[in-house]
Amino acid sequence: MSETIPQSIRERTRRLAQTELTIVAQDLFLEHGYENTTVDEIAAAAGMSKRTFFRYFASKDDLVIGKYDLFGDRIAEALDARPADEPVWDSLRRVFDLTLDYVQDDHARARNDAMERIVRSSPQLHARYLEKMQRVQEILVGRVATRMADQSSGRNDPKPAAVVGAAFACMQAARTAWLESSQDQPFGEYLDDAMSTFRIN
Amino acid sequence: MSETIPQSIRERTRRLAQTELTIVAQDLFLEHGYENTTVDEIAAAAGMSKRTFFRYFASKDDLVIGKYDLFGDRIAEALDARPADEPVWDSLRRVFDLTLDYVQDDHARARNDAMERIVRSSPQLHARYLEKMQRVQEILVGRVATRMADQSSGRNDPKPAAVVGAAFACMQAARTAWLESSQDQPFGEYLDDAMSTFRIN
DNA sequence: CGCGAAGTTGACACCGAGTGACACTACCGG
DNA sequence: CCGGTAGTGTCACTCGGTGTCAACTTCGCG
Repeated sequence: MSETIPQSIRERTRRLAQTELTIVAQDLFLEHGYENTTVDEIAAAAGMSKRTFFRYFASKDDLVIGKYDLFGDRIAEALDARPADEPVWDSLRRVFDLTLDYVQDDHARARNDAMERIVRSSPQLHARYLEKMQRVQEILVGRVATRMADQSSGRNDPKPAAVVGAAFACMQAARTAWLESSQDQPFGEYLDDAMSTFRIN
Repeated sequence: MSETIPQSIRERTRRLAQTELTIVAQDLFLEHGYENTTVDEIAAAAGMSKRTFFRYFASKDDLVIGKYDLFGDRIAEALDARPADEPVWDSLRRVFDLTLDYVQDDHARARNDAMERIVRSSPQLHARYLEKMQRVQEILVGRVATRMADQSSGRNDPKPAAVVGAAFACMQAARTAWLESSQDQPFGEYLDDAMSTFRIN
């Protein structure tokens, strides 16, 4: 144990390098597009070699969508915090509020939106994004299943996964509609609009 | 115009080579896994060079999930064939019956299921699959929007995309549950189970 | 202070998925 | 027989990603 504090300098400089890379990469992506920007260029712009880039990010995709890894745990935690007697659909709606407060100041928000558009612009990237969201959903399915235990049909019931998947589909739809709008109305209203389409049996 | 019949020998031999490649590739995938099988190996097993392989399939992924390109058009056609006054949710449920009759004989069905498991086994491949499904959904959204025109809230309404997305989420959930089951119950029942969870507002 | 352990980095070689260019072959109609 | 056209293999190349190793920095400890 030669560590002074568990989360110390090493880890902090690492995060710093990662955010630095993310920033220069975002600029390059916005200028030339995701697929027309090579890892070599990103690394060079950040003053490091390609090899070192891959020591900070497992892949080029990861630089953009790696942050969604945290999303899974945060959303699971948020769901656990909801009252157990609340209808699942309402709980999920509340839990999605997390996608909002993640971005605070306008500058970061604009950057975030730009990144989100980049994700949607590249099929490759969008594919990985959808897969990550699928993983996030898997984390929630077990929890939702226990909440819906009153009406289950056998061991492997498709209902919990269907509910979680439908909720995420609503979030995606609302997100898309909001991004394509002039953003004068808050995202929450789009989400309410989408999710209120359904009533759970 | 030196063609005898528009869809003649050329096109048929092409299809033949594609199915041949698909078959040998499936065998290799089942034996070594998707990611541990190189395109060179597939091409060699089919008696051609890597370069020629890429003249038949745009990518390695395409060999496995390329068939879902047709799915979009077929499903759109099926939706158009449903009566206009039928509730959208019911129409979508009926339309998903297409996923069944696609496989007829047991041998082809077993092969198909194996492929589907391979898709789910590789994150890469699963990601592309999800993205293709997203594209399929996009095709349907417009149609569903016109059917739901009675209750729309503005120009870019998230509701149609939410409905289509939710329906696909139900299909995915049912598919997963069914694949993990002993398959003694028909897939249709799983699908009914999943989709009956929701009632449209 | 000096020494050794551990972490960081770049250089290099390598793999696999794709792509572009070019030459070769086969088949087809005139 | 000749010319066009499609299919194919080869080669060289790009780009994402990995393993290895040697050089360097940092840090703790005596």
